[in-house]
Amino acid sequence: MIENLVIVESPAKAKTIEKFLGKDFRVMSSFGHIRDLAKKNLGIDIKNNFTPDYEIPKEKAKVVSELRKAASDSKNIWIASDEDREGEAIAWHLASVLKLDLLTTKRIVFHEITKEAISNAIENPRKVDMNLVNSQQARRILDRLVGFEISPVLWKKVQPSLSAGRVQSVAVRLIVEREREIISFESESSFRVTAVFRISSEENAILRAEASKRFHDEKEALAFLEQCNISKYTIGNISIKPGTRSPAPPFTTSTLQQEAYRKLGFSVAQTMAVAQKLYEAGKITYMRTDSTNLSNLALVKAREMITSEFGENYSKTRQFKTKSKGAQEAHEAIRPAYLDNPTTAGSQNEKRLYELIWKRTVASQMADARIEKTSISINMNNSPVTFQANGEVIKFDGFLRVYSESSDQENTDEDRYVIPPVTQGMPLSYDNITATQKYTTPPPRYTEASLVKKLEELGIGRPSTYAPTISTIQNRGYVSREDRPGEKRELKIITLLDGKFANSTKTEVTGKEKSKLFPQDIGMIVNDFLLENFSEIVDYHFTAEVEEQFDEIALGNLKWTGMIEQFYSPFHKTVTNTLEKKERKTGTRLLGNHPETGEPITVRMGRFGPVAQIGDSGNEEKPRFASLSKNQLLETITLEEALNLFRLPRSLGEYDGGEMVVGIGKFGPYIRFKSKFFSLKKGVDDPYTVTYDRAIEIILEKTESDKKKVLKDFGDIMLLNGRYGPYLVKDKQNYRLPKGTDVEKLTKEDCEKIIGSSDKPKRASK
DNA sequence: CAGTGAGCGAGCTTCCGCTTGACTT
Repeated sequence: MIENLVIVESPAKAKTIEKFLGKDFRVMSSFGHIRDLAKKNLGIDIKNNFTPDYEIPKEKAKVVSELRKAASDSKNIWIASDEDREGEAIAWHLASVLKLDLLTTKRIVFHEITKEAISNAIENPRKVDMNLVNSQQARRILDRLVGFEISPVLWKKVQPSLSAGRVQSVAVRLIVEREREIISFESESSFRVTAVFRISSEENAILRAEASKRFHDEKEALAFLEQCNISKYTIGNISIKPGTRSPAPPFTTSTLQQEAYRKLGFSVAQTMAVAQKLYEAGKITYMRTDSTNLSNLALVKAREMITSEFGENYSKTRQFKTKSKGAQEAHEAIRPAYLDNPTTAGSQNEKRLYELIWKRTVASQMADARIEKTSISINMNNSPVTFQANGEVIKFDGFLRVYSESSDQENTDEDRYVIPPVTQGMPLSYDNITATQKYTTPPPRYTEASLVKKLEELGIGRPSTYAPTISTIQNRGYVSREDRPGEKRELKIITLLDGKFANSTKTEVTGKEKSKLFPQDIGMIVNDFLLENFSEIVDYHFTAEVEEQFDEIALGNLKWTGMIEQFYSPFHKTVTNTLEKKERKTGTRLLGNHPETGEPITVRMGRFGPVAQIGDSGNEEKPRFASLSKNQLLETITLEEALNLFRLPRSLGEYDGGEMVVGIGKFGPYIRFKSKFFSLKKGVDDPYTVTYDRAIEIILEKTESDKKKVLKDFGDIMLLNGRYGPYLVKDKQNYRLPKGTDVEKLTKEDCEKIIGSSDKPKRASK
């Protein structure tokens, strides 16, 4: 029997701590929460003062029984769940489930996993803090009430299987509102004038500068250039200002997700999966944290390492204050477990993420960079407009030697360069001056990472939920992560060179998007429905306001049942009222009338997605339907675009005893021929104009390439050559060949055996 | 893979936050 049992949340943490504590201690993990509100029904007895009905989820039964057994074998039990609201609740649930006395149960906490911190914690146990536990219960119950009362309203009034919640609904709202800003954005253009000046005294010295004013149109720009042509230029004010730049704080979950996206192109989920691997291998500290705090040990190590590697002047020990709203700081910042290792073994992605974490951590403990900003104005003798030249010189690189944070904005400015030495009053002449048309751009769409950043700023969601929330809103179909090719746009350019004016154009691509979050019709409809009926819940401040009350509960100033009651009674009234009085919401829009028949053309959310409709259902003539294509929104589709949808599917005529029909399906334009599908070539063929002859060509091409794909044809079973090598197909199910199968000698009987022995689980249909 | 848009009704869906595997591709 081991006398002491310590229970922590994470198994990786358990392993580390066990090493520190020695053989008198057994350390086990609860794997997070072990109890939750009942899965079925509401799990809350509202009439009985919101009494929660807790149960142990199926997947936790094993952990709990092991903990029970260990607990009954131990003399002392130490509950070392995290030091935050959720951790305290875990401690309380553990105590209840393990039948421990709350008055004597030893609750311990540590913020960093070092021998000192742990021994210190063991020597200073406290009791479970019931106020903190109650604030967690209030949080849990509020979220359940909101989610489980509003979601069914959506099933009735919008569509089945939808969901709403305190966090996800605000995330969707952000994306929908941003899209509407983009839709209503009107781009304006102006002309920006840049110049290259020569300093007469020095052969090769040039000065790049930009005019202090932008010009509305081409005419104004040209008029200004004409003035420029005959102007005399002199150097005006010169200002040289020293400045510093400081490193960013060490990573939290949110900032790690942002930087991994910007620098490595990782999705939020991918970042977390890779970080989890590094954590389990003991290479980094815990990856779900809102704290920028580093342990003292890490600070000392960093100082040593930086001093020996870069010199003492590069070291500056810093402790960062966590500024994110609602931070609970149960963990350290994300940092390498051993700062001595700038790199690590593992997969390519593990290496890259580790190095990013290492650089960020080390840079955070390095000296400021010192820079010198030079700003020079150049005066004209015939215009009040001035030209400004800005330059920047790094005098001491400091932390920049290791790492600098990326920004969400694209870099449009020219490379920084060193400004030549000039003095006030010095005459200049222009080498060339260019007026370039510039368009204003709408606010950017959210990426997964920038959405996490925004949610964190609003104090909505927690490090452990950012990635799952983003998955949820995509799984529900509210938003989707997509690329868009963008459109070409011509920019006018006027150049002044040697007293001559020249016009030219340059094309730029606008609206190109990569991995951005786009709202879908159903997301916009649900969002509008929630805003109309549950504006309080989707208010950007709702979480912050309830958090204040949770804090009061945690301090013992407020009773959790009272707080929930205050929230629930008006909320529930709204729910009932909405169910009784509000109409179904379908997002219907009348686009106009059919140019020939005069029938109304509408679009709305149908049973199978967004649909356009010609005619009413009440009339003798049956209405006709056509699905909207991808990238079209109910909100923005035009009458013309809707009418276009009805031009497909269209018949191209007979060929070889079958009809060829062109249409657009889920996966793009296709030709259906003898109940087989042939995709049109992207960027080459257009379903509206594709010809009879071209269709035959496409069909023959595909048939030819399919022949190569079939290695053996046994009738109902086929052996095909796929991306990953040969595989079997029967009844539209694919089967893998066992390793070492001799494809040449494979008979039909062999194939049946393989298929029979494969225990393919039934795939859940979406 | 690529269609579907009549209506009824049974039975299901759903939240947020802690933790990892257990899955398939």
